[in-house]
Amino acid sequence: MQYWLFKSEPFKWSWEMQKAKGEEGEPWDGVRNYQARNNMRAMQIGDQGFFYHSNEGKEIVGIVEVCALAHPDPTTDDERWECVDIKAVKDVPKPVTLAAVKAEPRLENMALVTSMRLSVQPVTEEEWKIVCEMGGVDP
DNA sequence: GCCAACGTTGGC
DNA sequence: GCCAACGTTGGC
Repeated sequence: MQYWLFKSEPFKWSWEMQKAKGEEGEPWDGVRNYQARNNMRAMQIGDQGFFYHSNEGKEIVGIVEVCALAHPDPTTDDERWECVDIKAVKDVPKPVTLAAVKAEPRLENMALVTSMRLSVQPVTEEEWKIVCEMGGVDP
Protein backbone atom coordinates (compact mmCIF):
# COMPACT_ATOMS: atom_id res chain seq x y z
CA MET A 1 0.00 0.00 0.00
CA GLN A 2 1.34 3.35 -1.00
CA TYR A 3 0.19 6.91 -0.54
CA TRP A 4 -0.14 9.75 -3.05
CA LEU A 5 -1.33 13.29 -3.47
CA PHE A 6 -3.49 14.52 -6.36
CA LYS A 7 -3.61 18.20 -7.19
CA SER A 8 -6.48 19.87 -8.94
CA GLU A 9 -7.69 23.37 -9.52
CA PRO A 10 -11.19 23.49 -8.02
CA PHE A 11 -12.44 25.35 -11.10
CA LYS A 12 -11.47 22.45 -13.32
CA TRP A 13 -12.20 19.52 -11.08
CA SER A 14 -13.18 20.04 -7.47
CA TRP A 15 -13.53 17.74 -4.50
CA GLU A 16 -17.28 18.27 -4.68
CA MET A 17 -17.30 16.98 -8.24
CA GLN A 18 -15.14 14.04 -7.26
CA LYS A 19 -17.49 13.14 -4.42
CA ALA A 20 -20.48 13.40 -6.74
CA LYS A 21 -18.94 10.60 -8.79
CA GLY A 22 -19.14 8.29 -5.79
CA GLU A 23 -18.07 4.68 -6.12
CA GLU A 24 -17.82 4.94 -9.87
CA GLY A 25 -14.69 7.05 -9.63
CA GLU A 26 -13.19 9.23 -12.30
CA PRO A 27 -10.14 9.01 -14.58
CA TRP A 28 -7.44 11.39 -13.42
CA ASP A 29 -6.83 12.50 -16.98
CA GLY A 30 -5.12 15.47 -18.53
CA VAL A 31 -1.75 14.89 -16.89
CA ARG A 32 1.06 15.87 -19.28
CA ASN A 33 4.06 15.41 -17.11
CA TYR A 34 6.31 12.37 -17.14
CA GLN A 35 7.03 12.28 -13.44
CA ALA A 36 3.35 12.51 -12.60
CA ARG A 37 2.58 9.79 -15.14
CA ASN A 38 5.28 7.54 -13.74
CA ASN A 39 3.77 7.96 -10.31
CA MET A 40 0.40 6.87 -11.65
CA ARG A 41 1.93 3.83 -13.33
CA ALA A 42 3.33 2.81 -9.95
CA MET A 43 -0.08 2.90 -8.29
CA GLN A 44 -1.94 -0.18 -7.13
CA ILE A 45 -5.66 -0.73 -6.63
CA GLY A 46 -6.54 0.39 -3.11
CA ASP A 47 -3.69 2.88 -2.75
CA GLN A 48 -4.80 5.94 -0.81
CA GLY A 49 -4.30 9.54 -1.80
CA PHE A 50 -4.91 13.09 -0.66
CA PHE A 51 -7.03 15.40 -2.80
CA TYR A 52 -5.49 18.87 -2.88
CA HIS A 53 -7.04 22.08 -4.15
CA SER A 54 -4.44 24.28 -5.80
CA ASN A 55 -4.82 27.98 -6.49
CA GLU A 56 -8.16 28.33 -4.75
CA GLY A 57 -8.00 27.08 -1.19
CA LYS A 58 -4.52 25.58 -1.35
CA GLU A 59 -5.50 22.85 1.05
CA ILE A 60 -5.89 19.10 1.36
CA VAL A 61 -9.63 18.58 1.45
CA GLY A 62 -10.26 14.88 0.92
CA ILE A 63 -9.05 11.31 0.75
CA VAL A 64 -9.33 9.21 -2.37
CA GLU A 65 -8.60 5.64 -3.35
CA VAL A 66 -7.15 4.26 -6.58
CA CYS A 67 -9.84 2.13 -8.24
CA ALA A 68 -8.31 1.47 -11.69
CA LEU A 69 -4.73 0.93 -12.73
CA ALA A 70 -3.00 3.19 -15.24
CA HIS A 71 -4.67 3.08 -18.66
CA PRO A 72 -4.46 5.30 -21.77
CA ASP A 73 -5.63 8.84 -21.15
CA PRO A 74 -9.03 9.21 -22.89
CA THR A 75 -8.47 12.92 -23.49
CA THR A 76 -5.64 12.39 -25.97
CA ASP A 77 -4.56 10.09 -28.81
CA ASP A 78 -0.98 10.46 -27.67
CA GLU A 79 -0.18 7.05 -26.27
CA ARG A 80 2.50 8.43 -24.00
CA TRP A 81 -0.08 9.64 -21.52
CA GLU A 82 -1.90 7.41 -19.08
CA CYS A 83 -4.12 7.90 -16.08
CA VAL A 84 -5.58 5.99 -13.16
CA ASP A 85 -9.14 6.20 -11.84
CA ILE A 86 -9.75 7.46 -8.34
CA LYS A 87 -12.83 7.60 -6.14
CA ALA A 88 -13.63 9.76 -3.14
CA VAL A 89 -13.36 8.00 0.22
CA LYS A 90 -14.01 10.69 2.80
CA ASP A 91 -13.62 14.33 3.69
CA VAL A 92 -10.72 15.69 5.64
CA PRO A 93 -12.69 17.20 8.58
CA LYS A 94 -10.23 20.03 9.08
CA PRO A 95 -8.64 20.78 5.67
CA VAL A 96 -4.86 20.97 5.90
CA THR A 97 -3.60 24.12 4.24
CA LEU A 98 -0.34 24.53 2.39
CA ALA A 99 0.66 27.07 5.02
CA ALA A 100 0.06 24.50 7.75
CA VAL A 101 2.15 21.92 5.90
CA LYS A 102 4.97 24.42 5.47
CA ALA A 103 4.75 25.35 9.15
CA GLU A 104 5.14 21.72 10.26
CA PRO A 105 8.85 20.86 10.54
CA ARG A 106 8.17 17.14 10.14
CA LEU A 107 6.69 17.83 6.70
CA GLU A 108 9.52 19.94 5.36
CA ASN A 109 10.55 17.20 2.91
CA MET A 110 7.05 16.56 1.65
CA ALA A 111 6.76 16.77 -2.14
CA LEU A 112 4.03 19.36 -1.77
CA VAL A 113 6.70 21.71 -0.43
CA THR A 114 9.76 20.57 -2.38
CA SER A 115 8.17 19.77 -5.77
CA MET A 116 5.50 22.34 -5.76
CA ARG A 117 4.52 22.02 -9.39
CA LEU A 118 4.26 18.26 -9.62
CA SER A 119 0.58 17.40 -9.94
CA VAL A 120 0.70 13.77 -8.81
CA GLN A 121 3.05 13.21 -5.92
CA PRO A 122 4.16 10.35 -3.69
CA VAL A 123 3.50 10.72 0.04
CA THR A 124 5.44 8.72 2.62
CA GLU A 125 3.63 6.74 5.30
CA GLU A 126 4.95 9.08 7.94
CA GLU A 127 3.76 12.16 6.06
CA TRP A 128 0.41 10.50 5.56
CA LYS A 129 -0.03 9.93 9.29
CA ILE A 130 1.01 13.45 10.20
CA VAL A 131 -1.35 15.06 7.71
CA CYS A 132 -4.23 12.80 8.77
CA GLU A 133 -3.56 13.81 12.36
CA MET A 134 -3.55 17.49 11.46
CA GLY A 135 -6.74 17.09 9.44
CA GLY A 136 -8.62 15.23 12.16
CA VAL A 137 -9.09 12.16 9.94
CA ASP A 138 -10.34 9.04 11.70
CA PRO A 139 -7.70 6.30 11.52
C1' DG B 1 -2.88 39.69 -12.32
C1' DC B 2 1.95 39.16 -11.68
C1' DC B 3 5.94 36.70 -11.71
C1' DA B 4 9.19 32.98 -10.41
C1' DA B 5 10.13 28.22 -11.09
C1' DC B 6 10.26 24.59 -13.80
C1' DG B 7 9.23 21.31 -17.67
C1' DT B 8 9.17 20.81 -22.61
C1' DT B 9 10.44 21.87 -27.27
C1' DG B 10 13.27 22.61 -31.07
C1' DG B 11 17.37 24.51 -33.43
C1' DC B 12 21.99 23.73 -33.89
C1' DG C 1 23.22 16.25 -26.64
C1' DC C 2 23.16 21.02 -25.24
C1' DC C 3 20.82 25.05 -24.27
C1' DA C 4 17.85 29.00 -25.27
C1' DA C 5 13.13 30.06 -25.91
C1' DC C 6 8.77 29.28 -24.72
C1' DG C 7 4.60 27.74 -22.22
C1' DT C 8 2.43 26.41 -18.01
C1' DT C 9 1.76 26.07 -13.18
C1' DG C 10 0.70 27.86 -8.91
C1' DG C 11 1.70 30.85 -4.86
C1' DC C 12 1.15 35.40 -3.57
